[in-house]
Amino acid sequence: MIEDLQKYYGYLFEEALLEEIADVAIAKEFKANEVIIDIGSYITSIPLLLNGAIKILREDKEGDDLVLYYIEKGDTCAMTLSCCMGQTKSKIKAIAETDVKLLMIPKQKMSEWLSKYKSWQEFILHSYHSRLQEFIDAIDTIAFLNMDQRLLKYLKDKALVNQNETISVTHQQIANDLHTSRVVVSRLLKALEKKDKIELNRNQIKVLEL
DNA sequence: ACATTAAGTGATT
DNA sequence: AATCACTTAATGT
Repeated sequence: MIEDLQKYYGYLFEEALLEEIADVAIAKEFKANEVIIDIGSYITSIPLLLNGAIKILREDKEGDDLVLYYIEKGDTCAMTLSCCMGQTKSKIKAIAETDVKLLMIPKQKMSEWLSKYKSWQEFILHSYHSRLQEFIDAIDTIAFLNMDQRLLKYLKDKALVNQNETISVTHQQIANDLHTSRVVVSRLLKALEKKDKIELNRNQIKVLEL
């Protein structure tokens, strides 16, 4: 575990902090598509991603999902941070996009380190900043972009977090993530294929422009 | 060969 | 952009 820490966070944190993390953190692993955090659950520790990617979704009362953004290695979850501080229930759902390895930090430690380690404080602030930025992007995408642009962005994001230009999904799954219908997805994908942006196969989409 | 699941398409709202 | 109804294609048993 300490090796992984060195590898992904060694350049960010000083030795003493790395040791403390190694001391209190609980290593966890999730398989792709496992639910990591569900809506309404209380958060008592915050995650540090070691590898893999997590998708963050919002869910309506009918159980329909909408993908907001992805978290990758070296990231933490700002939503979780704010939940920890405010003692509130999670407003979002987190699902493992790929197989994921992460460390859970008890929240007491997380606030203790804020005053103890400059690097930790910077990490948390920076994380807040970039998450907020992504949040604005996500709103822009949903509010101002046409569905076809949204779809293309979704495909690109997915290809990026999976580190593979070929992604394995059905049109139905995409429709669920974007909160639209399968027929619409099929049509837009067809259109994108005609523009040579992607290649289509059953259960597979290859993104040509990354 | 048959059933099931994924994808494509025209028409309608 | 959503929904319906239907077709076609790919895949599993």
